[in-house]
Amino acid sequence: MARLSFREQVLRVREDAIVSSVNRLLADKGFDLMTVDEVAADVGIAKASLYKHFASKEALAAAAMVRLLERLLAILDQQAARADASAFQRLEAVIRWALTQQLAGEMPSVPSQNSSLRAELLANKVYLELLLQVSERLGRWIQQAQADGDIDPALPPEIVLLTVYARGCDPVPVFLKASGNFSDEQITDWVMTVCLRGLRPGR
Amino acid sequence: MARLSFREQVLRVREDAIVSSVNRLLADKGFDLMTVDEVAADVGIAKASLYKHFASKEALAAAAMVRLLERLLAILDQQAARADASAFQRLEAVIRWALTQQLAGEMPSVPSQNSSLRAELLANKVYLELLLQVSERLGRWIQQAQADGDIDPALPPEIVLLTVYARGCDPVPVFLKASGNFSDEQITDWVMTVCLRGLRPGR
DNA sequence: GTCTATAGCCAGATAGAC
DNA sequence: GTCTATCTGGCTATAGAC
Repeated sequence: MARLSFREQVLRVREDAIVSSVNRLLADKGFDLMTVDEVAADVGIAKASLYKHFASKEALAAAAMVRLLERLLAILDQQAARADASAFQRLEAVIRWALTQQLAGEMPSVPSQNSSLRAELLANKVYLELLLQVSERLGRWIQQAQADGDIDPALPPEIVLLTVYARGCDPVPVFLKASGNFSDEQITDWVMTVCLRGLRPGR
Repeated sequence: MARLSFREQVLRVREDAIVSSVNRLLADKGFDLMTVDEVAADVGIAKASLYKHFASKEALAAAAMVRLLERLLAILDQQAARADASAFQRLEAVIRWALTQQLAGEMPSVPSQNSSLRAELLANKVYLELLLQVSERLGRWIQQAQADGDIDPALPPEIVLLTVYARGCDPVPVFLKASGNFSDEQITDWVMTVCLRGLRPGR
C-alpha cells in the first residue's frame, strides 16, 4: 500500500476518532436514539464537519459496523493461529470475546428492523464482504465442531451460526451487570454456560 | 364487577382494537419506528381521536405491554392447572408460547434503552404489578425445577429468569423464519433445544 | 368522541463564509 | 475542512368546529 501523506494520516486519525465515538454511542443508546449532534459533540467538532467525512447517519453506523467486523476478523485470525485449540474452543473464545465487548459497553447495536440502516448496510460492499468472510470462517469451525462431536450434529449449521451472532446482541449480560449483583467474570461464565450447555444440569 | 353500559362496552371494544394495532405494529417495527399516524391509519380513525383514548405514544405502548402481560398470566394460569406437569414442563410451555407469539408477529418489542418509554413503564403501576406477578410465579417454578434437578441448581435463579424473558425478544427465530428454509415447528423445536440443552450434543 | 387543520419541536442535512 | 446559522421534513401533540 502506498505511503500516506501527512494530510491523509490526519484524516485517518480524525475519522477513526469519529468511528470510536459512534461505536460507543451505538453501544450505549442504539441507532435510533443516537443523534448526529451527540456524535459531533462527543468528537468535539461541528456537525457540518462530520458530514464532510460521512454522507449520512447511516453511513456513520455502517462505518462502526465495518470496524466491528474488522476487529472480529482479527480475533478469528488470532484464534486460527492457536494450533492446539479445537474448532469448538475457538468458537467458545469468539463468543467470550463478544460478551466482553458487550460488558465493556463497546458492542454497537443496530436494530435489524430499521429499514434505512438495513438498506444502507445491504448496499455496502465492504460490509457485506466482511460479513461473508466472518460467516464463512465461523461456518467452517461450526461444521468441524459438529464433526468432532462438540456441537450437536443434528442442529443445522445455520441455527448455530445465528445463535453465535445473537449472543452479540443478547440483553441478558447487560441486565445482569446493571443489577450489580455479579462480577463481569461471573456473568461471562454463566452466560457461556447457558449458551453452550443450556439451562439443564451439567453432563 | 358492575355491568358495563353500552357506551362503555363500545369504548372497550374500540380501545381493544387500538391496542391490537399497536401490538402488531410494535412487533413489526418496534417502538421508535412506529408512528402514531400509522396506528391511527391502521385502526381507521383520526389521530386526534387516538389521543382521546391514550395520552401519549408511550401510553399506547404501555397498554400493549400490559395486555401482553395479561395474556402471559393467562398462560401461567393454564399451565398451573396442569396437575400432571412438572415445574420444568410448565416453564418449557411458557417459552414455547413466547416463541409462537414471535413467529406469529405478535410479540411487541420495546427497546429497553428508550428512556421516555422506560420512564413511562416504570411509572405505570398496573404494568409493574403484572410484571411482578409474572416474575414471582416464574421464579417459583424455576426454583422448583432446580430442586427437581431439571434446571442446573448452580445457576442463580436471576439468570434463569432473565434468560426466559430474553427468549421473548430473541431475533434468532424471526431470522430463521425469514430465511424461508424451515417450518415454524422446526424453528420452535430447535430454538427450544438450544435454549434448554445448549449447543452441545444431547445427554 | 370524531374529525380537519395546525402548532411546536426536534433531528438530519446543507449553505456559505473563512 | 472547519465553523455558524439555517433549512427542511416528519413526528408528537393539540385547537377548535361539529
